[in-house]
Amino acid sequence: MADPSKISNQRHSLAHILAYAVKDLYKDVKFGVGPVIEDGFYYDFDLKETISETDLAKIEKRMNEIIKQDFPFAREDLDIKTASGRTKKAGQPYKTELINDLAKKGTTDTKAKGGSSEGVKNVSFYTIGEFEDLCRGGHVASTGQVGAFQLNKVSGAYWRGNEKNPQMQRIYGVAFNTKEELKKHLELLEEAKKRDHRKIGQEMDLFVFSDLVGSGLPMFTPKGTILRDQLSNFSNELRERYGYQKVWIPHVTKKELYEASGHWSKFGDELFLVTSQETNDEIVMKPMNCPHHTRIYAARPRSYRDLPIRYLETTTVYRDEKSGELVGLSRVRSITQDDSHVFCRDDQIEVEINNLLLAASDLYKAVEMNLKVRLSYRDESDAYLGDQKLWQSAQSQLKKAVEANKLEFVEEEGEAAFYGPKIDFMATDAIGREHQVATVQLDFVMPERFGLVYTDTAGAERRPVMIHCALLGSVERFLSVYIEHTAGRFPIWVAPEQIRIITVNQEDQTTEFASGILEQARGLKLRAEVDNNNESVGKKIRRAELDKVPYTLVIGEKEINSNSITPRVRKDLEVAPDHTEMSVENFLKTVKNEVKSRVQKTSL
RNA sequence: GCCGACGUAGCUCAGCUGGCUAGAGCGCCGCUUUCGUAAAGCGGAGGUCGGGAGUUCAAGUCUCCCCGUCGGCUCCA
Repeated sequence: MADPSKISNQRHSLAHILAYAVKDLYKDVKFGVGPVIEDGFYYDFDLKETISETDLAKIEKRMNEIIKQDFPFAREDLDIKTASGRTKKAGQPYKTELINDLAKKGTTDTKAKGGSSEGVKNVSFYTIGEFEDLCRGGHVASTGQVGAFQLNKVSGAYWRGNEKNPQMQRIYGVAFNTKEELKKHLELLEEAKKRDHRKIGQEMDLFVFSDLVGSGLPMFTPKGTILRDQLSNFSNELRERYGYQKVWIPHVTKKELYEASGHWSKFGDELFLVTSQETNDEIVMKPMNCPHHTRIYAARPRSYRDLPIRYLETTTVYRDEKSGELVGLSRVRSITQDDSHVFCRDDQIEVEINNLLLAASDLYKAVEMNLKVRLSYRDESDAYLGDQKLWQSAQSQLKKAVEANKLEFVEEEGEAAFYGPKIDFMATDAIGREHQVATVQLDFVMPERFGLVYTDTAGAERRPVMIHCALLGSVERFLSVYIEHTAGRFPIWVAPEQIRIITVNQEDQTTEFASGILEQARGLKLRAEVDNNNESVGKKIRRAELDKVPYTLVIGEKEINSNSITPRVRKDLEVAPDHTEMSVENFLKTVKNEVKSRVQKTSL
């Protein structure tokens, strides 16, 4: 087994070698930091010339020369004063700043909490060949021992992650102990590229963008809309089992709604403002749905007998993300949430959470993704609103429900929202990547802000608790994950086109037989198409394969005479390679059942 | 928003250092063919080279502005 710290030492050493190479190749380099990251390392540089991706080969070449010379990593310990004198003299202001921070706070972490840690008295430097760098250590013995690496991208990055600081040039590399591991990693990236939802979305005609509509505002084609509907209908169906009711709200509101909820200042410039030409109202596009939903709750008096009240709505919210952050369907400005809000009593939390966990488990089982959850609790600080006791009780109810559902979970203190504890769901996709999807959040604050009440058994006014939940999270984000998870090979119930009927020739009886099947299929609400193009059968089969249609029926003389078909089944759906001849009626009935029960494999 | 790369037909892309009527494959349309489980043959249409301004005898190619896309901007000696 590989020593886990070895790879980290290798990556860290590579960061030094990268810096050494850059120092050799460019003038006046000011060095930032060069840490180890997942799968590799990076180093930040401040230099006059711009490095672009085409320069990486040159830098790599220099790095390999340094590696070949097998310089030992030599450590030297200096007191703070000597150290900062040395970096100052060397013209390295960033390093000097780091040393000063170490002297004061004992850490360079800009986000480090509290001021309790003491400053350090000594720091260390590491030297390889002609290159010396401030460094805590964690290196291989010499540059020859760094394993396999590849520089893979450059980017701008602000000094210490703060956009007020100068922007530096960051060079990233991936690194592994052996060439084989590196190759495997690069292959995984290759596979991820093939599955990229933007590519598949284009190839399979699922969604489009338009310069005229704007960035981050996807539009869905008929096929893509089927995906949306199948998934969000399923999500809704799972909650309707537990008494959730659909509601509907407009997509705009007066800004007063968010002044009341407290979101006005919080959302800031992410809000889309709308000008009314008829009134003086200041209108905004909704960035969330809960405030609207509280208005429905508050529209009439509620009794303890009415609770829980459960609202459900798949609806789009609008958030003006920073333009550089938009990515395909995973980061958009029109976000459709499969949102729900429960208004309940304190003692009903556990049951409600339990129902949502059951719904989430069912959903992710159907899409074949493994679920993990993270329970986010409050810590001892006073950054949280709401009654302490209520928090304690709610947190233990969350945990009980998670345990009862046998979900794999982690607990994290201090990660809760200021208004309540929450459960985040992580789903693992087919190539092992984790994605944050669903979320369940308790909210003690919004009922307070909006003065929501119900009348209890004694006739007194009581405050309900709100539970926010989205099972898919956002339909767009979920689709981006799901398209990559399936690589576009959707299960039968989701597939935009379920059955492709291919004609062998264009003779009347063939065409009629094919359209007869089409009619029957559509009568059963199955999504079928006929390919009656004047092309070879081979070509039409090929097209059906590329379109990833689950079932293909080839119709010719044989089928017409025997009044039966032998379905061609998409490879990933079949359990056995042999498919038997059957009547059209039987075939369609079976498919109908498979759709209804949302199977993952076919019995055909 | 910032740094970098990029934007040529519906799609994927070629077009070197500015120089004839801007190309290819797939797709689309037409004709021939009537075909049995991953690509039949022939022909045709389709582009104000993302938009605007400028430099030049000449701009897809160079400069500037705008729009859009992509990789990053969280990983802390």
